[in-house]
Amino acid sequence: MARANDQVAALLQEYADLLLISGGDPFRARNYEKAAKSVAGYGHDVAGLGEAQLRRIPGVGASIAAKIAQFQRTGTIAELDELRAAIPDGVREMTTIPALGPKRAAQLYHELGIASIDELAEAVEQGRLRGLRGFGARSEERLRHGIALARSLGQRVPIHVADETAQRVVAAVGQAPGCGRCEPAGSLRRFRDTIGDVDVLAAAADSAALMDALVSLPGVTEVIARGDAKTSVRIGTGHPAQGGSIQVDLRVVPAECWGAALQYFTGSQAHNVAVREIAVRRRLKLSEYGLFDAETGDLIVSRTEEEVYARLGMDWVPPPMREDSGEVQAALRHEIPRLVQERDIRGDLHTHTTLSDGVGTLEEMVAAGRARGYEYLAVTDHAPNLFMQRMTFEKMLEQRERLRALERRLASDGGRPMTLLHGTELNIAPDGTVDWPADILAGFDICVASVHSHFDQPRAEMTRRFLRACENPGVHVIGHPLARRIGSRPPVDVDLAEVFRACAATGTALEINSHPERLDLPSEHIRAAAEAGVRFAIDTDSHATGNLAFLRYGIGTAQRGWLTPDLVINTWPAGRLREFLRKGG
DNA sequence: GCCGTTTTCGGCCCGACTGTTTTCAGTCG
Repeated sequence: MARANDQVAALLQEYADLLLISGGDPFRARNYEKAAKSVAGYGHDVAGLGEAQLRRIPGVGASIAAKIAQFQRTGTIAELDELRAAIPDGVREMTTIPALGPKRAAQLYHELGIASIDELAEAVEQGRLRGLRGFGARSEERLRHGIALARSLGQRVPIHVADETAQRVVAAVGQAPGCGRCEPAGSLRRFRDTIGDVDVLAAAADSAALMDALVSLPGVTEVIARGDAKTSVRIGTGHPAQGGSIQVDLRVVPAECWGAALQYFTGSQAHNVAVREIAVRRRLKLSEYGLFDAETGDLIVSRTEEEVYARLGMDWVPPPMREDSGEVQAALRHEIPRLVQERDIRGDLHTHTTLSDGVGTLEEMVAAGRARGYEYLAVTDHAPNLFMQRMTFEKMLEQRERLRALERRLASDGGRPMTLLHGTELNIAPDGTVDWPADILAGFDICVASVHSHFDQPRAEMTRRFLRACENPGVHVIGHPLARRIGSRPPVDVDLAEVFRACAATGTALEINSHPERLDLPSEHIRAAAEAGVRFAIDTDSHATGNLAFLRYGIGTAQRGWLTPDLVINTWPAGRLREFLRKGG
């Protein structure tokens, strides 16, 4: 079952969509949309919150709070049901077709009775759209194409897939004649866990060569729009299983606009709206071309993001925080926290070797960690109860000896010494117990414990399972806490507030797993966990030497959760870390 | 429907691109 916040957010979004299709006030609809996003990203579970508490959520006022409360009491919202009765769900589904929005979907429904994507496809083939006001031959072709696209894919892709595509685009466009800077922006720069389309910003006086470089890139299957300032294409990702293709938007601006354009193109849209409203209140106007005096039109600043924010009286806002979830107010009060950075990390506390399911040997993984400049590295191969790994007590002990010997060699080979921690990744059984008894666990430097099976336990059982693992003095870190696989496995259903309390009380850290298909604990829960007093480990769960570089995605996720370095145990020196790992014992 | 270092009422971000348009509406981000 989806968490209550997601259910409520989906209903509010649906209400906003139906308002627009029914021709309602667009500002009202925008508010419901904003409230939906706000609820989805809210760190606390809305289930059981009263109306007064609900109204503390940004964008939720008396009316929306009452609707959420009504949903909690009755499982439905009367006004939403009325709109549902007036507009078939298929009409709303039609608006997922690119270039078909609420107005034209409503027109198709009212004038031709078309109420689903299938009916629309049929009508297009029968030529029934011809003669309809506003629909010409090109519209018909776009719809035909858009329907195929909506049916086949249109999915968001994991961040590393989008990242690879962005790097290809940046490499090609950056080499085009006349190109100055060229960088990814959009949700990629904000480190969202999935990416809908890739946004790339470039600086040049003349954009033609840059646009040419994009449209002629290998893998481009379609040019969606082409102009002097902006070009959009669809391009293959090289990952057929993960969406197959993705839209790329290239925006080209004069170099002197770089800061304003980067601010605009990074988003999020909600953040931009909030920042631009601040500009309006100060008799200014903010666009991708700069910050202007609203009266005279005179340019004030545009060269750097820092200047733009500063002129609005704000701290510069790190891109991962730009979701209109309180960062605008924090920036106005000059209270933007110093977020954890990749360079703060002193070591990885969750890695695998060929002893279990890794593809790098112990020596290779340690060498790769040393090459990254780590002060310490934990090797945490799987424990026996994940049976396919064929781990045994003897193999584990033998690895420990090899690891200690390797650590001694590192201390004497003239290179940087590195502390090696012998660990394991335990399996949290359905009853909350783990693979080994206390005396064996005590022999490890660090134990990560994770859920690897029985993902669909009922919430109460799942919560007890986590609490028992936290209370185990031999367990130091809960690995990939929600056990989700982005795009394939939903998060487990667990009372996170209870888990956060238990982690804080027992000195058990929660992992922020950096693998791009996990990113777990997800960013939307991190702030609430931090407020509850939880400590974190930002790890990669590396199964190969190259995976250690996934750390940047975990860092981005932590930054989305406003995390500061003092709450992250693997930013600490080895001595302080060892103190934490004693877990009060 | 929400919200307030000019407002408790009257606003609500801003611009690019497309298609079907004789001047603009719709869609998108």
